[in-house]
Amino acid sequence: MKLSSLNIKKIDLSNIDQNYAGQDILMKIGELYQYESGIYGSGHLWTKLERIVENIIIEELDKVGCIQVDFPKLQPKKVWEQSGRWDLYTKQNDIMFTLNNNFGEYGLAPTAEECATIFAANRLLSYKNLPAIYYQISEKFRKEIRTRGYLFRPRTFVMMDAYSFDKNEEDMNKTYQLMHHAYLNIFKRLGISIIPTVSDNGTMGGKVSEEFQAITNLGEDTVLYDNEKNIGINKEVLSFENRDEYLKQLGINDISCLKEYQSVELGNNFQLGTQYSTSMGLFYKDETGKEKPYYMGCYGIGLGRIIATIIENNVIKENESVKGFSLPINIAPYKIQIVYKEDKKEFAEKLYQDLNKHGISAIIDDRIDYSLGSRIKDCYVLGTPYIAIIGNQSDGVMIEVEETKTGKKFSKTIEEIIELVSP
RNA sequence: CGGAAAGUGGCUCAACUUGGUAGAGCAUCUGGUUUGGGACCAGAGGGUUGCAGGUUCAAAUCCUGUCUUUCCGACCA
Repeated sequence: MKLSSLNIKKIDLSNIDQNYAGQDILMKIGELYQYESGIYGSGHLWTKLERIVENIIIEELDKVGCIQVDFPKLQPKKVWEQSGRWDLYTKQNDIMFTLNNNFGEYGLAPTAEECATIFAANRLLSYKNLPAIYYQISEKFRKEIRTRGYLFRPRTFVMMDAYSFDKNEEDMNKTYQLMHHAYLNIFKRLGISIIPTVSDNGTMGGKVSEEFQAITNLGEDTVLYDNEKNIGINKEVLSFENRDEYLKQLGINDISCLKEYQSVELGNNFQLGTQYSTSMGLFYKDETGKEKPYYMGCYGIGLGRIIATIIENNVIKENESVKGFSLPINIAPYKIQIVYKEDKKEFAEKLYQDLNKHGISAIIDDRIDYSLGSRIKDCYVLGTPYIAIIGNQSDGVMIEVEETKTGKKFSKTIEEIIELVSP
């Protein structure tokens, strides 16, 4: 990509939001735009990141046999009435945006259990069709009472939501475990330290659920983690009435060996049981031709939160002041940014072409009237992991490469650069 | 929804206490000198001070209302 086409704004890093520096940088350079509280437009970098994160999620879910589909964002009222949740979502909890016009009444999808169950029941007619897991990656809409932290808690956001259908509780449990491990693989590939925790309604109604909490110093939640036993709990569990019994169930006898972490919830999985199947009157036929309810699970991952977490966890500072951020090489939309002095333009363009030929996405800073120094500074606000600096010292063979995360510099040939940034 | 703070050119802020022609830095545009860690000189454009009402000869400034944004809390498949 030619940097001139991105039209980023020049910014002053001395006034950056210290709590959410990475996202504030993107706002200030124009790569994120807030229309109103909780409603954002994303620029090129964010959108590219979304596709990359999305692909990792798709690959890992496909590996365990999930099927990607797409459910409507504009959901008819009757669909929600079929499960009896219309009033719950529009009155008691008032979380769903609604539309009412001469076509009828609708809700903007905050989630999709109803649509998924209807979709599934139309084709999973027999026990022979089970199990099945359908997932989608799409925008969700929620009337968050209080938005927070830019893309950490907005009112519209992109989420992966999956819905599983099984014959019985035992199979549902297996599917749940399958998804648990798929999630761990996803977060591992994203380079995010994750703690699976049992969440608050794990004790209620016989339901099982877990949260996937990412360790970050700007989280909304506090988790307690037992390193040895590899068990995590949300700190809110400690305020439960039945906490002792609850902790005992998990095998936690001594709270003092739990370490406390600030975290943000990136994923949330639930065993739903037969709740939706029964309430909506949608069944499959078993071996004897009898109608049986589906045992369901639902699984969510917030993509915006993942991206925000990666960006904020990779903010780089110099002498306590924010310098920018540096994305992990396997996540970065652009692996290396080429900056050059005007009289070395030819060599810089050759490097850019060579990288392109090898399928390596690079940025070339082709803007005119920028000093080499200011061009280098802009690499940090775009999160590019490496900078290729072609200046006075350039001899046309060796290229000075800087790792933005550490500031370390190397001298490399084009071939070595290709190897360095290749996955 | 309870509590708190803030709204002044694109951005960060000043002027408000004590009412009297709305300023600076950055950014943008033009010309010139620059170009290895966010350069310099000269010039230019850009604001009905969130909105509405009130007090006053006169309101960014005082009063009332309202809207918006942010933060804390509550809430959160």
